[in-house]
Amino acid sequence: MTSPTSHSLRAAGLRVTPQRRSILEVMEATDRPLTVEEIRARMADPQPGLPTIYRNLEHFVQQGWAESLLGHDQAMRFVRCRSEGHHHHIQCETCGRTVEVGCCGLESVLGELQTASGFQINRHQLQLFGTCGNCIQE
Amino acid sequence: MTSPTSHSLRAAGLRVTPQRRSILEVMEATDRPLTVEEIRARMADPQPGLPTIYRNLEHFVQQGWAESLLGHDQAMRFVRCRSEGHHHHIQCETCGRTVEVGCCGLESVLGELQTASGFQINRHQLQLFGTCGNCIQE
DNA sequence: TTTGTTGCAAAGGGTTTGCAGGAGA
DNA sequence: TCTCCTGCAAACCCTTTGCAACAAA
Repeated sequence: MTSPTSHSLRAAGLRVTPQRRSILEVMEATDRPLTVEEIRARMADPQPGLPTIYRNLEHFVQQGWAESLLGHDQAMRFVRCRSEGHHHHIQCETCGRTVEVGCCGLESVLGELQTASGFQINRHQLQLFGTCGNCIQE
Repeated sequence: MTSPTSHSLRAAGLRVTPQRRSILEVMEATDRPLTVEEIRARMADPQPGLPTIYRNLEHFVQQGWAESLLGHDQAMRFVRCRSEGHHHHIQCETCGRTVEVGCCGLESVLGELQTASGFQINRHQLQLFGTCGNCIQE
């Protein structure tokens, strides 16, 4: 997925403001989900208020440019979506780096679970936690 | 998993109080995850304060008798664990009924994802949403 | 009698809302 | 100019904490 630009903002009916560009840049520059506070901390002065960040993230999630994740500490974090369509996240418990992974093979498992439970499965949510390649080496 | 009784409370070093028994009974009587408020609403008068329920649920989760789930509305809900060991939940989006399902087949998917991502996967969390057998018929 | 539990009130923390002033288009 | 957006402050809501009174063992 291409990074949202001024053009995408306008195309989405959103005005181009320094705050918006800055939030998008911060999220673009990292592969780690960030809390709202963390996003603000990475923005240049003058940093916007938290409500501004919350309101914009809401827009970005709506546009499919970002996603909110609830980590194991149950804090809400936001990441840029780098691929289109359904995917999951695997997060390194050591360094926090997060990558997107596809759904490869999950469908057959869902089929089995569907049979076993008698439910028709409509949606699913999978969160993975582990150690990334870099952190394993250390 | 057998339902926690006065005996299990004592075995866990917890005193047997009417409040505890009542919370356990409420959770036992439903297969739908409940918020703390919902648990209280189902308790007979005099209903305990919310802090009491929160504190006891903490104990129950620690004992493996209950689990906390974050629904898609991101509200914290609690369910009785009816089986031991690792499992997932599938919740009916129509009636709220929730059943536990095993991990059947998921391991091989995790293996693939591990290879694809270069991560070593330590933990995972899978939430399933769908329609239960009863609701499909209607 | 001892110590864990409860109830109440208040604190806490993250998120949302309201509204006036400011800035894109 | 016309809206949309931001900043600030306050409101909100859920959850946790502190402490005195109470009750299980």
